[in-house]
Amino acid sequence: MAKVYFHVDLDAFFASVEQKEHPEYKGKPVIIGGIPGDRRAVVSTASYEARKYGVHSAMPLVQAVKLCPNGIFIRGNYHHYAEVSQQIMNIFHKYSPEVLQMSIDEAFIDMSGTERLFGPFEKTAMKLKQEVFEKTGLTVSVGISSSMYVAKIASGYRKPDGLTFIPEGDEEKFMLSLPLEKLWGAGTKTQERLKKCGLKTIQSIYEKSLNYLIAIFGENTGTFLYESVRGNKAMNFYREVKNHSISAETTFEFDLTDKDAIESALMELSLSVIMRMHKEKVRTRTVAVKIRYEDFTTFTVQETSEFPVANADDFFERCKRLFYKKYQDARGIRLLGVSADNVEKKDVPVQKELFDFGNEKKSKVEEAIFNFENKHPELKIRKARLIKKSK
DNA sequence: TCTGGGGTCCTAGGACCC
DNA sequence: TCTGGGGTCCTAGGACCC
Repeated sequence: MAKVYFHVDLDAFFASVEQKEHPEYKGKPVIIGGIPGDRRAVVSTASYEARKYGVHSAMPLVQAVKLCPNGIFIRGNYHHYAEVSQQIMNIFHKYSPEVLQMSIDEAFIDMSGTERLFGPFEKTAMKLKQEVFEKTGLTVSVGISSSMYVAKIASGYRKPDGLTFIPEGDEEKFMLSLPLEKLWGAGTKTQERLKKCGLKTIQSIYEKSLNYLIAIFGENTGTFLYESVRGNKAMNFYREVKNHSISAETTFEFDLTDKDAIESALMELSLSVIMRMHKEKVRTRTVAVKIRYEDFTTFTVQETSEFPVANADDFFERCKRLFYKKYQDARGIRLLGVSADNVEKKDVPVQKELFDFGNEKKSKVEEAIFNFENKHPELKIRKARLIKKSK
């Protein structure tokens, strides 16, 4: 049975939400990510008006301000964007029970076999676009293909408010018509390597044998290149649910050198991760710390213990130990990060520590705090150290 | 221009075991 | 005394994505 996938992409999502909610921003360059004066912010989303000035995602904010001094700069309300996103995902679910959300602003919809119910796919996609617009005032771009990979690329073919249908059998023709930059999954590094090998177009990759590509780029990337330029790249709709990771990191406005400030930052990051772990009802045995120095060199340290992290104190102590294992004294710290890797559901039984020095009790107290904060988000309970710090 | 924050997946090497 | 082959788990770094 033939498969048909929609890939739906919300156009300049965060900026569009702001423009819709502030009509005075309509038709104006809106830039999400920071406000002038933020030293180390980057652009998260630029409205189409802002893109005309050369502003784009991931660009340092300082540069965006130079290119577009009269732009409307907004730090962004990600919590709110997530709510709007959810509203739109709910609309997708009316078209098919199989919706695979890829991020806050895009999703695949498995539309296989819905033709009898809804009619031709292009018409259905038009209807979906219409419905999203009526309910949220936002536009989306849709790609349709029997290949998820091709659908993903097709949704970016005409933007914003686009609709691109690649009939079955035309995948290869479509891929070959694209510039190399559109090859999703081959980033800056791979693009550079390709160009060094004289492979400057998708067509030129297409002309190489699988063996050649593997010899140059390795098994994985080689096979990826060979399959993707043919539109054969398989992506799995039903991905197995694996243990994931929960992390938090901060880039400081000014480099950190003070031990107290560093430890407070580690504490804050630890709390943020541990609270999210409580929320998800998961635990971890693997803790990692990330340090980025002023010159952007970055190190990570990670440790897997026999026993899961017992509570926030335990988590913080592990982070601190890892930090000092890597820390090069006297270097300014630009970024600190902590993460809980490979988290697993708490309901899976685990070996208990032989001597449980009140860890269980601490953990219970934390959960109580977490539940309290959940009910009263306006009242934040912080560790003494942080309260002292913020005075 | 001077490079966010949240993730996933891959690679290569080492330890350890059978 | 020189040295296999496979598997699993762990660590550090890196590519990539939105």
